[in-house]
Amino acid sequence: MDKVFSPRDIEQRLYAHWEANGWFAPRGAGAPFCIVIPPPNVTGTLHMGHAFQDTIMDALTRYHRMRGADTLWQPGTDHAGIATQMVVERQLAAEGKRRTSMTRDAFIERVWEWKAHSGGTIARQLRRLGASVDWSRDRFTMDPGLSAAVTEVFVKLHEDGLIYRGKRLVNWDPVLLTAVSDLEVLSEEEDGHLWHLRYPLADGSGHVVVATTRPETMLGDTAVAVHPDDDRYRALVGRDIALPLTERRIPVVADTYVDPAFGSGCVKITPAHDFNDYEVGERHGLPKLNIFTPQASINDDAPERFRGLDRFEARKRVVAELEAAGLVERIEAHKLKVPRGDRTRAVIEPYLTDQWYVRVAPLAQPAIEAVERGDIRFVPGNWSKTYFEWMRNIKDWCVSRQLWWGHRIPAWYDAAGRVYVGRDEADARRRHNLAPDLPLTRDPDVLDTWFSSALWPFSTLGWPARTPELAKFYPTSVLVTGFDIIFFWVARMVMFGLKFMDGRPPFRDVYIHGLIRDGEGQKMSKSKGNVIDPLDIVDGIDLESLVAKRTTGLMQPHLAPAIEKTTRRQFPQGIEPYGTDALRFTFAALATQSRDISFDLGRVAGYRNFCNKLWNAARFALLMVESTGDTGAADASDFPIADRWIRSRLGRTLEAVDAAFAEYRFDYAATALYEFTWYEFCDWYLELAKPVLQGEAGAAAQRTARRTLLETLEILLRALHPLMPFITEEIWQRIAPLAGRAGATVMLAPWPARADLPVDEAAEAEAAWIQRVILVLRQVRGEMNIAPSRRIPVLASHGSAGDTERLARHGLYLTRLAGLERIDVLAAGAHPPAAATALAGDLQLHVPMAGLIDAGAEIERLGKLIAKNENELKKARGKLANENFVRNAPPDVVAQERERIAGFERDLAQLGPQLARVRSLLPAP
RNA sequence: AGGCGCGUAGCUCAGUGGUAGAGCACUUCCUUGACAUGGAAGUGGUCGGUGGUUCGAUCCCACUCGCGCCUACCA
Repeated sequence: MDKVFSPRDIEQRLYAHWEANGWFAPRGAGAPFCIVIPPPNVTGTLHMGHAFQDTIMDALTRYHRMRGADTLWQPGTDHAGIATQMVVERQLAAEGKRRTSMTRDAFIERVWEWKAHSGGTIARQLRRLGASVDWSRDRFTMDPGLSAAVTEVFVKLHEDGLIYRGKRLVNWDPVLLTAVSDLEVLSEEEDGHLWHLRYPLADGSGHVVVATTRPETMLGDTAVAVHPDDDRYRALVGRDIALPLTERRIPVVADTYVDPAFGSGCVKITPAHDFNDYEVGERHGLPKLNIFTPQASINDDAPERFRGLDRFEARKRVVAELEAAGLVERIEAHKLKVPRGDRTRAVIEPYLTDQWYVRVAPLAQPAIEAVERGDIRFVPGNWSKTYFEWMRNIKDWCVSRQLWWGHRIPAWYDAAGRVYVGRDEADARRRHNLAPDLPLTRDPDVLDTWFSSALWPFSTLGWPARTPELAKFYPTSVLVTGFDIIFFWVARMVMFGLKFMDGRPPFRDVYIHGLIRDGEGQKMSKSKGNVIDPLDIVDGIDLESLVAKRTTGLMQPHLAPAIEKTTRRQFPQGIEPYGTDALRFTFAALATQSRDISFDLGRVAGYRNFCNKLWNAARFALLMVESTGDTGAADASDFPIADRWIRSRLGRTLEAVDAAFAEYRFDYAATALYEFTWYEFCDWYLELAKPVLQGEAGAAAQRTARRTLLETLEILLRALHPLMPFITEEIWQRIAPLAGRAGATVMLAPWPARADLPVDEAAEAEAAWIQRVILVLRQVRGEMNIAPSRRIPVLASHGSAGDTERLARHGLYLTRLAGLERIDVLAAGAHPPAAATALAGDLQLHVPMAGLIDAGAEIERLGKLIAKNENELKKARGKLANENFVRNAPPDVVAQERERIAGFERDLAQLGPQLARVRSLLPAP
């Protein structure tokens, strides 16, 4: 083995080997365990959030697979209607072409070409992360099977009256020329103006003042509203306004929607261009006058001179004309929330169109109950509140999109505009008894991508066909996802799952993980220029490439210099290659229940070092075995103390890891494994085992030590495998045969059984004594700055019979690990020489000062120790002096406090005289 | 406006009604035959503030300050 672990050499080779052997597929036996991957956008690339999520899913999958479950991690991608169409349209634009100048079929052909060309990126990246998904079952939302599922669901929902078509206000993206859902609109506060306009009464008896942030919409006003109880305007209700710039008269209506305290108390009502005004209009039977084209310029229903103007041009023109007419009372600066499309950033218009809607209230009720009943469990549990909050205020879901790329709505219209829904045109004719020659045209719209995503847990398993996979793996075991798509996706999957799978939810647990942010807590985004490609952490990247990556393809190119500067400051050396295992272990360690996770490259470096530590522990084990060539079995009935101890500790570690996986605490699992590996296995066990392995305790003990070394390392590798698949496999291939474990791969080896490694209290107590003695001696060495290579003599005194016996028994360990020249027991009654003294209970360990220790330093050290003990003693005594404490606290807490006091008193009784002795060595001042 | 969350070591974060923890950073010593991506020792925190409950509060409760997210929004 190389001296340093280099992931680059092994990862891709091992993954290819696993995949070629078909080891990711379900094995057909055992309890089913299934996760469906949240389908990433087929044209996208893997970001840190994906990598985090995939690490968690892979850890769960590998863990349950090793535990013998019949395990399926179902992969796939979604077609991302809007995003993909935009990408391809941009490509066309670069060629000087437009979508609208080609046929729909030709365009869709282009999209498929693009998918074939770049759709594999995500899959390649997933492989690099070690994701053990069953590639043979890879699915895409536009596959024929999944498309059939979409049609089936649409038709059934329509049959049940849960899908309807209606003319409503929708969020309209005037760039994409499609409706988008509420969830795809981001409202952010921006600087704008509030225009206060004078609207004259039709009879010339005065005017009212209305305020607006969008003056151009006044062309579509069909009323002015006041509050019914507002005395100022009561007399105006029912009278007419002469709407400026138009020839129209509009009524004054009374509606409680108006807040009399805001502004003038008069509100212009534009039912076709404002959601609130729409409601007011419905209540008062007002006409809905649409004044915009789909591109949001003024249409032919507005006065002629405004027609064709873009909405923002029209705004200027309207304001100018009103000002000229003296109808602008004032203009004030105003902050307002501007709705923008999450893809285009274009200002979204409420726009009156025909759309398809899912009536969600009847679907939401069972979905709420499923979580209330506990059929579905959110982890952490608090997220159920977010889910309930949204579910209980849910609105109908606009599912039609005016795009070409996506699942086309299975609805046909006759010449009169009557609509017929069916699985295909023939089915539609059959269902509605239409003549074969009746001309029908298909609805041009497609469905929201989330509509197909909502079917994912059962469509990927073969629904509507009743496949064996569906029978076995539905409901799936756990959904792993981020809180940002609880509304978009989780809620909708629950609704559709319950509806179409006989009331059975799509998953048992929903594990919600945090959002990966950069090292400074900022959300990672291309426009901020702070994204990190997870594979750049795996493979490393030089500074120039990183800068180039972050500054090309920006939506706002003017940000490039700032991004470059920050990048150069934060990564002056670029990013080192850390390997997949280190990255994965970092994700696991960061997977706390926190909502935000700041990603710190320093952590990755730390876990890269951890990989190297493990690598070198294995290297040591192999060296030990190779040097003697003897791997034969030893007598397990007589394990020496270090062996018994490490087995016991490993058993406790497995217990902690099992508990951690059961509650989705990957941070606990990572910490338990890290601490065991480094602090117990490497720091203590290997060091204790060294002299034995090197033959200093005889051949039998050597054989036994070798056996424990190989066995515990082999078990540890299995326990680490779900989090660090590559390094564990690479080492396991070499260690397992020596440890007597057969098998082609660690990924199919059984998960280590906790019961094989029972707790050994006696061994742990014995080891604790050894560690304590070594530790206090090292403290003396450390604080006295004694070079590690310097062997020191030690004299022991005041020890119990047990101490003396242990000193004799463990002399080898103590000598090696504390760097001793010799350790002798001082004869009873004899006085130790001038020495620095370490305490281990009653046992005193004297390090003669001659030539080694500076009396002043020892005085300082003792002084600190005494002060610390006195401080704790004082606190503990204070507690016990309080009779309420003694009376009310649990007896074991009181007893523990008494023990602590005894310990402090004992140490102080020893330290005080020792300090006096050392002081007496110094010349009098 | 409503909902949720956060504030613990210089930084990033765990945590518990009973002696405050980790990684990184920092200080000192050490290239000893697994590993300098290493070893040994060490420094560092009135757990945001105030009050309450309790024998005891970093933890539970109330209020408060600061920060963040989500949802709905007044023209």
